[in-house]
Amino acid sequence: MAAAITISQIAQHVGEEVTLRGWVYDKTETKKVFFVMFRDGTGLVQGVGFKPDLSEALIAQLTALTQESAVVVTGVVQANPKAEKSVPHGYELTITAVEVLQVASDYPITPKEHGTDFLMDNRHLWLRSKRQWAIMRIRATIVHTLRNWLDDRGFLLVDTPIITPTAGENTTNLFEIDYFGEPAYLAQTGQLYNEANMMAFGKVYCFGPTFRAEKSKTRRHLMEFWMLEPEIAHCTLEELMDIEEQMIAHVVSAVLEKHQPELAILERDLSRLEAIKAPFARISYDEAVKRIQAAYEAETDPERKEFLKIEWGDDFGGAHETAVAEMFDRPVFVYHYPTAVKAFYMQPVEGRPEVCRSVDLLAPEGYGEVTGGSERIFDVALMDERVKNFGIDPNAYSWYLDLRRFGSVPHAGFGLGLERTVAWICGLDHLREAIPYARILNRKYP
RNA sequence: UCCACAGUAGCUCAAUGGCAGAGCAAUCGGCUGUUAACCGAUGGGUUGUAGGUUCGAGUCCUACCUGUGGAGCCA
Repeated sequence: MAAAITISQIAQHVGEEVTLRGWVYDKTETKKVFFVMFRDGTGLVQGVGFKPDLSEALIAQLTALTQESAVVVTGVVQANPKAEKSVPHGYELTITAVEVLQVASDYPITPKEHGTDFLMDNRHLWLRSKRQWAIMRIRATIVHTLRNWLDDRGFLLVDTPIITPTAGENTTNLFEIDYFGEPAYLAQTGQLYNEANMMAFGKVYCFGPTFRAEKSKTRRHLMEFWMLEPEIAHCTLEELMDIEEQMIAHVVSAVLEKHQPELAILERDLSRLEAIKAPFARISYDEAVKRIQAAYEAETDPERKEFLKIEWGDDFGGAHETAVAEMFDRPVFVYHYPTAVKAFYMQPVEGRPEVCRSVDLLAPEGYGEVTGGSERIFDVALMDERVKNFGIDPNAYSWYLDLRRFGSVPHAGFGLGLERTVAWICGLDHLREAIPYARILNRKYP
């Protein structure tokens, strides 16, 4: 019995007989030759069976193979530069034996094109496709790299709850659940708990799913998305931007280093990723509005011009974000947004309370806001006033206000939307491909 | 919630108000170190649902359902 290996290890076994355990990805049969593309989750390799060399039994087994049949295949590894579709490239397998575990019949996803609705209905099978395989592997590396980067710099992972008694940010976007007869809500953010954890551990982060019941139908929204949220004691907005740009530049370079085959499958423009180096540009909201207004004046298409219309004090729409991001070849920070459009806990700018110490990071190529963060209000009197002015029930937030009563310190933090980061780095045109099972408006199957 | 577009074979799509079609997939045969292979044959339909107009509706009208793209909102 030949040694069982994974396709990812195939380069170390040229000339050897090996066994692979996987599935049939595609098959072409001719009079004399079988070409069977095998996948095993770690890669793809073309198996070749030259009929004059094969036993009748093996010919019968190979003939019976269909797309997605489960197989254990044994063969001799060959280096062949023509094997371009194999991942890694340039290897194929001369088949010597096949054990068929299960023959799949009528697999719905064919090598031809399909529509979005059909693919989403078959998401559990679509994940086996090469493109989805590439995305999920890059997503895993992004998560791994982000967490390692924080762990290596003294951040402690402290988990925050998903079932919460109150809103984190916007009360209209909550998923309400029945908690033994009492209303409870799925978390929109871990941030408020993060602040409690920060006061206990100094530098913390949480990473988990968050939920927004937004009736949004755009390529940039999910009902359930994963968010990484660091929170740091004694951190200024400028230091927060330093952290973000270092972390994100590091993640992009890690993906470039580890995932050339996946990026090739996705046909990602590598030059756009190679440009992502710290430092990133930093412009104020005031300047961003001026730049957008200039873009508005210059725009000749009346439809696009309408979307670019903006006045000081407005929050950015998708077109505004894209317009600003297009002015830079790497992500751009926009800081000091109007206090009125941001959350209640953001620290006002000294001497200019109409703007706050907030910062969003806009990704290039129209991918929009990938992080949002701020310095938090740490003065108890100001926080009390804000809570009152925002119509928030102080009893519900009593524990949060405690954080300003007992050893309050200046601090800052941000949230990074994982799927937007994945979509940007992979060059996806919709967030639904950036998460294994997307929860989008009116869809929760499978 | 609003705007636009769409729904026909397993999939992707055609069809001036006048016989329900093609490619792919499936099945069978041929051919070829193939790469979304190629060639031939066969099977495959309650045209999203309900109503209406008409001699006649996939096509026109009304309502509803579902999906896609976008807006608002947001990461």
